[in-house]
Amino acid sequence: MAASPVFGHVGTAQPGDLFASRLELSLRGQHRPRRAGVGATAALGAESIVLAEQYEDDAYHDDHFWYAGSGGRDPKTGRQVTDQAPNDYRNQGLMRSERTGQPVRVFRRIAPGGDRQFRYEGLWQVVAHTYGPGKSGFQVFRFKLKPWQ
DNA sequence: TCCATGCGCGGCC
DNA sequence: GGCCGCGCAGTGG
Repeated sequence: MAASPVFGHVGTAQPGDLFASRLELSLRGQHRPRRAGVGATAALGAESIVLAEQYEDDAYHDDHFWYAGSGGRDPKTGRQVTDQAPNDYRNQGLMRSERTGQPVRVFRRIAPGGDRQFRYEGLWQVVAHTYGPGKSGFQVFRFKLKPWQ
């Protein structure tokens, strides 16, 4: 059975905290998947995501950002090579979070290869999403996040 | 360059 | 509910 998501801050973590690696994020329960960018269940929603500039359809702004959905990438090139799947539990989880308004922990890769690679960006919420052609022309999700409350 | 590993899900009993 | 196996991934050794 999938573990229940934990929404909100974990432990004493606060925005600006730095973490060494995905493994550390996982062991500390901040972002449990070791590789996937979205920690979620379809039924309950997304508890955490990682921004790592791996998806071409991301778009970052000052007070909000668009986070590309999961899947459809060529693992070698990083380009979208197929449509993203609406029934993927990670995409479903993000859509669920949009409905519930639960906070999503956001981590950002700030220093690839460094010893403090990931920064906690605090709690955000999914406020909208689109599903349509991305830069590649394939169908991709884009989730809009803004600071939580 | 290669591939392990952990997660959620679905099928089955 | 519990067990098992599958598929996949915003890593990383």
